[in-house]
Amino acid sequence: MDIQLKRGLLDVCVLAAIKNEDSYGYQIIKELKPYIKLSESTLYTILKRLETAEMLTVRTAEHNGRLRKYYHITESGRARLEDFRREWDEIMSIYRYVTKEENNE
Amino acid sequence: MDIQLKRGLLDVCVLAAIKNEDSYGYQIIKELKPYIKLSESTLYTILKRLETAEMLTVRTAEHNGRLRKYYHITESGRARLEDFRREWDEIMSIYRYVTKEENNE
DNA sequence: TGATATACTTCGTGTTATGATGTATTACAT
DNA sequence: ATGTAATACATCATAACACGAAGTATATCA
Repeated sequence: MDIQLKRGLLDVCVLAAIKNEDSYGYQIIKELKPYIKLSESTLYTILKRLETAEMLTVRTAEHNGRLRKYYHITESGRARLEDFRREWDEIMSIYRYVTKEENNE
Repeated sequence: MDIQLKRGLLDVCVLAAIKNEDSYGYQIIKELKPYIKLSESTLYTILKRLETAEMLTVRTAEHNGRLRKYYHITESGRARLEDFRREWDEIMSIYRYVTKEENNE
């Protein structure tokens, strides 16, 4: 899949992955695997960015004697998902423009 | 519209703008205005990139005593548009994932 | 005479995805 | 007991990219 197009979808994918219940890095990658591939370095960069943007909060918890960072979506995070939904009309209009057959005008 | 998402669409928009007939910078911006806004600096960067990638060719022609650079799509450029069309299934699957309501599982 | 539209160019900057690399623990097979 | 794969997170350097700002130059119209 085109790298550039991917860029616009990564953030919302990560937010979507935690919108129903808190999750942690490794789990998020596995959850998203069927839809979009992302490496660990990419994910943690995104998580840090989303944290700075206050779209999610972090909590460290112990699991089997090992530390895990659980990510929790905030209201701003949910608002970002809503924006994405709204933006979709624009995207579809662009899609139709790009793929439309030449009209004999 | 989200900058990152835009990135993945700009190249194909520009290619789509010249797919029916050759066009030049200023005209391309006007043509795309209803769908996506892009500045001159952005456009010319994209055009140069697409030329390097051999997705279009350039020809300089005089118009009213002023030089214009006309851009012409190549077979590779058309192939890029076809790829975009094919990628759309993936994009739609991501869209559905991101926007789907939580299922009561 | 001045403003606006047309037309293209260059530069610097900030954002971003990613591979490479590192650290450390758990689980399972040999 | 030893090795290997999976789990889990972190940092760094790099290259790609969009864009505002600024510049050059001509045509058009008030």
